[in-house]
Amino acid sequence: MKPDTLREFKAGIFQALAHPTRVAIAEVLRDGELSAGAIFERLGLEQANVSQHLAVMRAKGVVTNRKEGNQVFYSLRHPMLVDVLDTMRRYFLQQLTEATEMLQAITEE
Amino acid sequence: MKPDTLREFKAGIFQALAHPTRVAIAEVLRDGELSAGAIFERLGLEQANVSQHLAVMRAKGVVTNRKEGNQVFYSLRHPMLVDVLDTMRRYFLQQLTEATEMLQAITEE
DNA sequence: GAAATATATTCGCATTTGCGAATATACTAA
DNA sequence: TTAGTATATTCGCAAATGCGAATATATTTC
Repeated sequence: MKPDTLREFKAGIFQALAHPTRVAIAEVLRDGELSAGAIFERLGLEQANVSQHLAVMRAKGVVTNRKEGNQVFYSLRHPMLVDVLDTMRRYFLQQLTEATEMLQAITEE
Repeated sequence: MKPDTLREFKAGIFQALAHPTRVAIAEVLRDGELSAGAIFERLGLEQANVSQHLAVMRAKGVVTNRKEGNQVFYSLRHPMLVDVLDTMRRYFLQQLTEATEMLQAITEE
């Protein structure tokens, strides 16, 4: 295996998620597949815009799509991404809590 | 908390790692801080190039830097990133293994 | 086949990114 | 104070990205 292969895989995934809208798409897909329409309705964004972001995610391989009749259903290809997002959420909230407590301790003096 | 705050936090971190070189920098820092010079030597890249990537990571807050005399030492600000990278590595290798086994099963028929 | 629906692609344009080359800044040593 | 070393910033430029508007492509329904 070329030494950079794994790094490129990781960087590709990070790039696929390197935009708030695409993070939002990934989060909305965490519990299973959704149609493109359902996604952009939930996010309240332009249809074309969401479709472009989905194209980026497709290109990087982080989502799969399945065509059914009139519509296209998307889902996360790598379930581990749910874990990654959760890890980040927990960490973020923990940092927030610590910061809040520290602030409280200081202002209570 | 504004509902998008967490998403922007996540997207910012992903963006900070959305390049193979920056993933490489993060990996090289997983066991502790290193000077800028040590980083670009290990990676075998241009000094200016690494410095620019470090600037991106600094701007997104994924690394901290400490100045000591002549040099600047960098470290990961969020230890959870090590977990994230490990999760991705395990997943990648597992996928590889499965693909290999499937290929083997097919060619053995 | 014509209208309607769901999704994707293209276009024009402004912004951002990445690179190497060159230059700047800060610290150390002589 | 002059060199040398370590790191950062700027420059010029090509490529990539993000957006809304417009257009295209399937698919369904009538």
